Formats: sequence, structure tokens, C-alpha cells
Amino acid sequence: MSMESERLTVLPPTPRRPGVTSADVARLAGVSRSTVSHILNGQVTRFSEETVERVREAVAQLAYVPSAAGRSLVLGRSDLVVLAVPNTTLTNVQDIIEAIAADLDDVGYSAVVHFDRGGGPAGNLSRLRHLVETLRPAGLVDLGSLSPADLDALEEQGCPVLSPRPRNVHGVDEGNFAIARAQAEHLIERGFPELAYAYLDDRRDDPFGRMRATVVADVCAEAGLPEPARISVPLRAADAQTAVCDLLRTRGRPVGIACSNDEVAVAVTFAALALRAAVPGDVGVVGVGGGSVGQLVEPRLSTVTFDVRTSVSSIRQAIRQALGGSQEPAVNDFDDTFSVLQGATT
Amino acid sequence: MSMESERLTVLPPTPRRPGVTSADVARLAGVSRSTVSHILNGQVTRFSEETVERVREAVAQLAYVPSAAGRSLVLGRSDLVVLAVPNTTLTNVQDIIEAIAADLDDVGYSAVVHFDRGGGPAGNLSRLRHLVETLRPAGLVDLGSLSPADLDALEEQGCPVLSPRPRNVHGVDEGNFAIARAQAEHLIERGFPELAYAYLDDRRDDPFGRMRATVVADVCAEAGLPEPARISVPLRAADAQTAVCDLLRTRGRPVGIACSNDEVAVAVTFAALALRAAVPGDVGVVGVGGGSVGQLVEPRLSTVTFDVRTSVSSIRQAIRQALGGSQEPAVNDFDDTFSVLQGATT
DNA sequence: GGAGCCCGGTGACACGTGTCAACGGTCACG
DNA sequence: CGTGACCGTTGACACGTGTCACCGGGCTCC
Repeated sequence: MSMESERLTVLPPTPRRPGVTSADVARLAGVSRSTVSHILNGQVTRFSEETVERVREAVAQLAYVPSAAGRSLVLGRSDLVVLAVPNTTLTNVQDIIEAIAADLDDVGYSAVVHFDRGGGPAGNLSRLRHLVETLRPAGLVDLGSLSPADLDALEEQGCPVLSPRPRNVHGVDEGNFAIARAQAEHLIERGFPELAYAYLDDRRDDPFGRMRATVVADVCAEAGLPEPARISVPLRAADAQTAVCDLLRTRGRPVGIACSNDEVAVAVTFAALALRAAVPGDVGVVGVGGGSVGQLVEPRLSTVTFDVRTSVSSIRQAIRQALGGSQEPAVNDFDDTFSVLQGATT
Repeated sequence: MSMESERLTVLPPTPRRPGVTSADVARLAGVSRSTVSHILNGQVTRFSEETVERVREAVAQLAYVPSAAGRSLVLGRSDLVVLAVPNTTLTNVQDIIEAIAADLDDVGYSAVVHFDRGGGPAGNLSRLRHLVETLRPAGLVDLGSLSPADLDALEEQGCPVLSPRPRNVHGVDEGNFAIARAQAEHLIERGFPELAYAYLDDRRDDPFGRMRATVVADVCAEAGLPEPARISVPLRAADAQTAVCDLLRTRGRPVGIACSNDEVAVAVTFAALALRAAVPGDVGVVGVGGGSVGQLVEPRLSTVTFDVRTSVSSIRQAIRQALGGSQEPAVNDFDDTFSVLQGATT
């Protein structure tokens, strides 16, 4: 804490820029500063058309931009939204961040990214609390790194959580639920008498993967299949072969493997082929993503198509609703938008 | 402008949280508010050891966190850094953002992401200027979306640019220069009498790809090879085959294709194989990335290994230097860190 | 004709912080 | 003993904004 403060003050001596303020606008327009503030904040009907126009003119001429610091100080709330990003490689987080940032930008807010880092959940939560306390953001969007208890704590702190809370069993959100269920049901439908779930082996945590594995296990239980094995697959050919080999050694019958993403599915597929296993005879593989790479290789991957825009539509809708943008029709038909794209691996 | 302001005021009626201020700390510690401020800002030696301790104690007890709005207002500068992200899919932007955000976090700053969107360079620059004007950030980090003129304009506006300016020919930064040169030289070394450059066909712009294609052309000119063709490769098997077929039809001799990333390289490789071309006999393929997927498929991809941490190390170092963190030794040996990983496609 | 109301507009305050100038006290020095 | 320096501490100001309460004037309505 003390060290951090020290660093902050040992700043480069930035020259003080003048900066045009609302007082300048008022002076040029020949009105009081309060009038400028009122007009700029939508109280247009209370003033004469001519005054409004003069103020608008002055704003444009001076290229006036209100100071976020001044606004935040008096409102007790900034025009920032904190984006809590989990430490995972599972989905294409870049696209998600980009879509959300664009939405926020449309309604006049900016996104501050906060990445989940190592150091245990306590450390991360305290960093986040510090951020919320100092920035007083207009809201928080969680992409999966926070527990319901964490979210409650943040909201208690005065920071509304804009992302929808997961409502399904085990705290799995609709998107991950639909993906995992589609994977499992497809494999069962294709006749595999036993399933497995393949995680990405990575230094990062994988909350989505855990959720999905749970859902796959549930589907197996419903269908009377044995508890699915869980394997961790590194994205290196030799190591992936080892992992797949370990799984197949103890199995006498075909196994359908649901993978946490398409890269893992590619790794599993080519590992199985290198091990002289028949695909999809001995080993079935289904990925998730469906974007590109799995459909380029031979054999073509079976995968659950997964449109990022769909998966974040509920978040985006919540943002617009809370922060006041145009209402877009919600896309809630997850079972339809997450559909199976059959390739040559099942 | 007016609509934006209107939206901003139609906010949910957030209850005013009290919030512990430095005055509370001062009261509890039995000192003046100025004393608290001085101590929290590193003027420790000017006060008695006992006073410093009492203030520290009070800060901890009340969990006091200074208000960013108050700081920014009086300092004329916030503890935010704007991250300008180009509209590209070429590199793994997520990792870059994450690394930079972590560095900023270490020195007490937060990252505000600003994505390059459609609407022409003028629109993007004006959005960015607005952001800089209202947020008064401590700095700006450009990941490649801004021209030198844009950067100058922003700096003139009072926002220091933390990312290093490209210094090479054609405005190509060191990382992209080393990558493209390694690709071209490898293909020439492997005996291809003619080269080509394969872009990713995407709705997004691809500034890095253009830079690299230019470098490849330069290397060809140096070596006395003809001007390399440039093709745009969609990430769908059938379309990729069309693109590769068009390229090969007019060529009577082997062609070495440098690809803008590993996914494109996979697409080109499997497209060539589907067209009954010999790889690497008729067609050589080298990607860039070397992370995972190219090394999982059969045939294994030749690629230029590319460590994200290395590529952003110069940016990170610039951040630490400008914002005052611990100095890390720079990693400037690009020729070493961007090396060719030979697979079965060259 | 006076009370009340709507209209267009404004003065003053509060938000929380960093820092300049100044304070009283003690101590060394001439 | 007078004077200046230094130490530890503090009061006061400024930063730019949103908004409450208020004001004068013209109008309507009994």
C-alpha cells in the first residue's frame, strides 16, 4: 500500500494542460455555468430554444468535453465499467471483451479490464474490491471468474453487477450448459457407450471446463452411462498422445470424448490416429467453437458451433438495460444457436 | 453528443454510498487531513515515526482507499492508461492485453481498453481523442492501430504515448520485421524459387499483415526473386482451396507461402493437399505463432515461434520506465526469440 | 387587484483530493 | 540575548462538475 502510493507520486512531471471547462462554454454562450450543465444533461425543455442552440454552438466551437473526474466526484460514480476476466484460455475472450467494450462505448461508458491473476481467490477479490472502491464504477461485468458470494460482496460495496447471474444447476450459466449438453447428447446419440471429458492442460484455471464436465457427467447419469473419465490434454503432440493413451489403455470399448475447445479436440484426434486408434470407430471426438481450425484439417472435426455474439448477448442486453441504451431483442434460444456441426470424428 | 449526455443522466438511482475519506482517517489518527495526504504520498521522512504509524494504523483499520475522482481532479491526470487495440485477429491480443494490464496493475494503474472499430480512421481517432480528453489518462499504449501522426496528435493533446514508436523501414516494428524476415529467409533457404504471402481473409483490418508482406517483398527483392504474390485466405476449407488453386494455376514451379498466422498456414496446407499438390514439394508453407495447433496436426507445420511475452516486452519496459516500476532487463534480441521451428511443410 | 403559478435562468454548495505557504517551537550560532 | 534555520504540522485553496433552492417577471384566475 505505502509502496504503491509512493510510486504513484513519482510521476513524470506532466505539464498542466489548461483544458476547456464548462465555465468557458458558459462565458462564450453568455449564460451561467448551471445553464450549460443543465442543457448538457438533457434538461432541454426547460430552456428557450435559442439558449440551447447558443450553448450547443459554444460546445462545438470550443470542442468542450466534460471532465470525467469532475463528474465522478460529484456523482459519486464514474462512467467506467469494470470487466472481470477469468484466467482461462477456453473461449475467445478477445471477441467477448471487444463486443462488450463496443456496447459500453455506445452508451457512453468505458471498459476497465481486470484480469484474474494467480494468488488465490482472496488476493484477486481484494484487488477487485480496491479497484471498485477507488474507481466507483457504474457497474461490473463478470465473465466467470467470480463466485456468487464475491458478486454479492461487490454489490454490497455499491457496485451493481451487470452480468446475469448463473441460474442453472451447479451455477452453470446457460451457454456452458447448452454446450456441454449438446456435446454429451451428440456422442451418446452416435452410439458411444462411454464418455470422457478432455480439459485443456494449462497454467491457467478453467472454470468453464469444470462446469461443462459436471454437465456431461449429469447427462451420462441420466442416460445410464458410467461416470465419464476426465483427462487433461496438453497442447503438444507427444504429451497429448500420452494422455489419450492412458485413457484408452483401461477401456475395452469405444469412448466418446467431449473436449473443452476445438484445439483440444484436434490434439485428441491426431493423438488417437497416431496411436492407431480408429476415429470415429474406437474414439469419438467432439469439440466446441466451430469457428475455423477444426474445419480445415483432415479429418474434419465434429464440433458444437458457438457464436460469441450469441453467448454474450445476455450480458450485452443487461448492460443496455442497466445503463440505458437502445433495447435490442434478446437472443435466448441457446438450444438453437449452439448446434452440433457433424464432421468426420464422430 | 447531446444524446450521449442524455443517456448518461438517465442512470439507475444508485444509492449514495458514504465512502470513507481521508478526513475520516485524519480524525481517527488525530492529525490533520494534509498530514494524511502527505504521508500517503511518500513524504514519510518529514514526519515523526509515531505519526506515520498512527496514520498507517488508521488507514488499515478503516480500509481507506483514496478516491480516483478526487485524485484525478486535483492532479489533472488519472491513474488510467488507455490501451488502443487494432481491429485485427492476427496475433493473440488477449495475451498481450493481459500482460500489459498486469504490468499496469503492478505500478498502480488500470487499463481502459479502446478497440478500433469500423467507421474510418477519422471516426476512431475522434473517439479516442474524446476518451483522452475526458479521462485525462496517465498514458496511452498503442498496439498498432494508430499512425505516427495520430500518436503525435494525442501527445500534443497532453497524453504521453507509452508504447515505443516503430523505427524501422515502412514503419514496421521490430517484432513484425523479424517475423516476416525469418519466414522469407527460411523459404528461400529451403529452395523455393518464388514466394507468396497469405493474408487472413477477415472483416477486420490487418495492419500487421500488410507490414509483413512488405518485408517479405523486400527480402525477395534483395535475393533476386520475383515480387511475391499476395493472396487472401478465408478460414473455410472450400474457399481456401479456391484461393490456393488460383495461386497455383499460374505457377509452373514450386512456391513458398508465408502465412500471416498458423491458422492460415493450416488452411493453406490442407487446401494444397486436397488439390493433390505435394507439400513441401510443390508448395511450401510457413506460419507464425508456433504455439499449438500447427504442431498438433499431420503434417506438422513449419512456423516461426513467437512468444507473446517477448513481443510486448518493449512495451512493458516503456510502461515501467514512464510510470515508475521496477526496471526489468529488456529483451531486445528479436532475431533470437523469433526463430524458425521446422516442421514437415517446408 | 392580489395570490399563485409557470417559465427561463442562476448562485451557491458539495464532492475528495494534493500541495503551497505558513505556523509555533526548539536549537544552534553569532 | 537576538536571529536565523530547521522540524513537524496544518489551514486554505483549487480542481470541474451536478443540482438544490431560489429569483424576477409575466401570466392566469378568482
